[in-house]
Amino acid sequence: MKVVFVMEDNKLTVRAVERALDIMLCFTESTELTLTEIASRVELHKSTVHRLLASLEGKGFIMRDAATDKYRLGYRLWELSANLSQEGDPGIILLPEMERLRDLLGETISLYVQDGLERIRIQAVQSNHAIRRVAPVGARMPLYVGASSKVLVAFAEPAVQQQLIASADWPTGLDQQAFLQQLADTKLAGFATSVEEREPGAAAVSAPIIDRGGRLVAALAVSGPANRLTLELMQEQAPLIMEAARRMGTMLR
Amino acid sequence: MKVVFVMEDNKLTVRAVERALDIMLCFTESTELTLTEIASRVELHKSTVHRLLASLEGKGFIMRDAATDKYRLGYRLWELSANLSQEGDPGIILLPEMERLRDLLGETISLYVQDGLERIRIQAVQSNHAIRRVAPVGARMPLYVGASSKVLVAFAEPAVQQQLIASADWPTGLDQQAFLQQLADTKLAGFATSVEEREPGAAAVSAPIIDRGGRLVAALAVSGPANRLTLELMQEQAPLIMEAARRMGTMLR
DNA sequence: TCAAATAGTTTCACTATATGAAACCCAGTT
DNA sequence: AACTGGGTTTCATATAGTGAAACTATTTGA
Repeated sequence: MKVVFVMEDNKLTVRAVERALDIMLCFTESTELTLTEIASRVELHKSTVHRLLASLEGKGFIMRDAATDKYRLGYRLWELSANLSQEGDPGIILLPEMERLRDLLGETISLYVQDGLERIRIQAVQSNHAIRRVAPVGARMPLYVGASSKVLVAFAEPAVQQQLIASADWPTGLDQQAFLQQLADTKLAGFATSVEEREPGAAAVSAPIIDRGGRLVAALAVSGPANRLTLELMQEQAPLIMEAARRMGTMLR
Repeated sequence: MKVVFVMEDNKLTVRAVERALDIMLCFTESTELTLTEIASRVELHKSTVHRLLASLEGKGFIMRDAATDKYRLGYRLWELSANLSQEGDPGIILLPEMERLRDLLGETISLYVQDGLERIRIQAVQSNHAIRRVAPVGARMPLYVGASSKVLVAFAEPAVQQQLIASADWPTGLDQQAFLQQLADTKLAGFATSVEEREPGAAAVSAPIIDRGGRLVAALAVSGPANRLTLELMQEQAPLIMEAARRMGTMLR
């Protein structure tokens, strides 16, 4: 028997450029960094980073703060991103990010928006598991069950929220009380979970996507079979999902 | 006599990175480009561009349109430019003040910074008039015409100012003299005006925004059609604008 | 006030690595 | 079939990027 390891590094790519881009990506977490900070983050020698930064600075992608002399992102990004924002459709823009999250968690990722007294699934990337939830993009679901519903109502503008709560036709009086309590919990925690609320055997975690203007745009949801997505696991993953949702929010207008 | 040309471009910089960035900058003019289009714009071989694009694409700075397969800017730029405009960024901090000034004067208010031999419009609030100037945020303009250019050069640090004046390629010798005179006037008056300098039918007043450390941060500009913004009116409004700029300066850093 | 540490910059020898020519693939056209 | 016009891969070559180390400049701190 013969075992062959194939070190599949089929990179048709330019190392120096990738390094430079990694440097830029440092600024997704911090707005201001010193050369040595950057060097340690990207794990490169000071002098290398210095040269790369000089190139980035020369083209205006990085600038140095006049006062602190630290490095920060340059004006060229305004120029580019101004040109970039043609289609402002979150369903398109956020797709790559959703795919990344799917690859990370392995479960189906969906995007819901509130429309009237319903929520609409405007985008989804499917889990690769054999057993997975399947719901079509465009599907409409009620606004008083499910993790993403809670998020959509809990983080809605106050006026909208009032209306939603007032005009929903609740199945029974009891459910309403429970739902209101869950709204408060959701707002506090920053995310919501649901286990077999709408569909038997299904569970979901959801977090709000808030744009730069502070407006709720959509609810990001991770959903899967309840035996895989236990309440415990969902709570463990919640920070990760909230962070992903936050980052998605920054990508929107 | 001996004449020696020293082609002193002592660049401590990485060529591959600069080329990659040049590729990105192609997308300030077009939103979608093919590989060969890019190759001809940056004057490099297809294969070289292909490799650079692969690197950019791998890091999400460039993506390919699902339908046309053409190259376009990637979602990473949203992420970055979002982080760019956090606190500390005059474009965000001063926005409310700019809106107030707009409401007061009724004209378009812009914020310009100097970058190399250009000025960049980093923020703007539009006039509500039907007839108004429209220029996108991120637009780059030359540094030797327009009210805000004069302000940016006149109030630049001496060393920077020297360089700017030295390295500008002046259209004619005459213009330079006039410009230098205007710089002196600007410095003295504390503001600058322009009437149909860059665009026919457009006029502007501009005053420097100086932070608490005494550094020039940006030029605040009020612009509109020349028949509404007469020279007389602009001079009348100048003290108001200078005061607004002064107050904005105190808000920074 | 003078060490000592820290941050940034430049130099330099070495070879890893980016480069362009050319070949190649794949769809559409003519 | 030959041809055009996109994209991709291979490959020999020397260019150009690399990290160590030396060198400043600035800050800390004793």
